[in-house]
Amino acid sequence: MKGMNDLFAKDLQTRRFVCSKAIHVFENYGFSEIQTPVLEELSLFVRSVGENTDIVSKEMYTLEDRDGTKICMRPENTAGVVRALVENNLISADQEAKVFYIGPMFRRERPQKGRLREFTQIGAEFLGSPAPSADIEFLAMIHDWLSDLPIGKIKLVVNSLGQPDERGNYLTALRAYFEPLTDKLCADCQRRLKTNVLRLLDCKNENCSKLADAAPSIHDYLGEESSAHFQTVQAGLRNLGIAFEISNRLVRGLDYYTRTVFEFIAESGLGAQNTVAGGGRYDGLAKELGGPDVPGIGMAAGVERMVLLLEENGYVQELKRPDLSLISADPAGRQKAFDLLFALRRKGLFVDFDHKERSVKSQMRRADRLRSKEALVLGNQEVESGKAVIKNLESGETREIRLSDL
RNA sequence: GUGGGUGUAGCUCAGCUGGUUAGAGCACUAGGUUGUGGCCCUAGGGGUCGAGGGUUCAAAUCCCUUCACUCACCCCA
Repeated sequence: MKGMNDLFAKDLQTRRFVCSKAIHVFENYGFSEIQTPVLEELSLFVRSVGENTDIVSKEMYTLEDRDGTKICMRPENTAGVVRALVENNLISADQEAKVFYIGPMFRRERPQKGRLREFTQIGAEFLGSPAPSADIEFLAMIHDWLSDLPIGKIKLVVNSLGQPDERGNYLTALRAYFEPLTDKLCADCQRRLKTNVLRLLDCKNENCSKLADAAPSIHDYLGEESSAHFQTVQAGLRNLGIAFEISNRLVRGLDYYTRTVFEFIAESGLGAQNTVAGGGRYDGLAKELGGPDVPGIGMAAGVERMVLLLEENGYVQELKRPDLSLISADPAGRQKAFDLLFALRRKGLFVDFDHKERSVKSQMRRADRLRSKEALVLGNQEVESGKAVIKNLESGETREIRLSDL
């Protein structure tokens, strides 16, 4: 399947490394794991992510269940997690929830570097606190996780999108600004003007970019509370020594975001898709999904992108190597080796055995290729005497042992 | 959905102004005397040259179509 990969030990080891680091940090911050279904009702995403977003309007894998319900493969997981928390009564006005998840997401896009149709996200959701300190804690958690990984320089960019009404006013102002300039905009932006004005702000076209420079800034449309919230978040980050940039052009493609939004961006190694983690506050989402009016903040990180970064930065996860290779020189030794194979494995050792009846030399080569730590050659002599020689394949040293001592 | 690039042994690629049995490095297999790896040496196995069609006396090499992979746009993790 296009954009959906088969993964092997080498890839999976690195993923496991990324995930284990995340789990460790997230749990220290008080988050606990949650898992929700890959399939959800289509309407869930229409209501939360937004009907007119690219994700919902053209990137979802949808199907009809046998009873006629429209369902889909989840394109992201915030909606599903909030739905799960609401349905299980795990959030209320005075009960907070801190959860994280790891799982596959699906979006039908053209694959490219750092973009797949089936990809894995590590995400976290923190519901129940409207306080800017929650934002700070949340950002610090992601920062701590990422800075613990050898993935090169990561830049944190933050912005505030305000409350829905504030953003609404801003969008109106933005449209009013760009509309007279329509014929000066690139074709994409002329379309964006109608569908997604915010996107106009980070168009790569030079002309558009210039025009965008003089466009109104969201920051002038934030109310007192939103503004203060944003300022407090910034001060908190500074206080923690977490470097960040403010960008009034940072836009996120999902409708549910309010106030603080952020992206952690890789400075090199990822090509065009360089956002490694992104997220923001979504104060109205729980209510929108039929739950209590509880604010929240969340984020999602792309595991495959992080794996790419680790590889670019020279990280290589070593495959597991055998503790011992059993090598046979003749039928008697072979039988003994085969017996020992299971006895030793049952003691918890990683032991290798060659099922091809080959020369000792060939078997030794295999042991070397597998990077076995030690090799033990068994034949008539050893079976009869009960003594054998174990060779350390790193140092070349040998030592004599009694077979009964194994 | 749009645009660019690439498709030759398991891997990385050379060959591509058309011409005898398609190559290299690495990997793999077996040997280098009697039961011991890594280095080195020798030999060997392995390829419908992505697929289909066309041009030609002759195509991996030219043309068309198609598929796959890849990068980028859109957008996003």
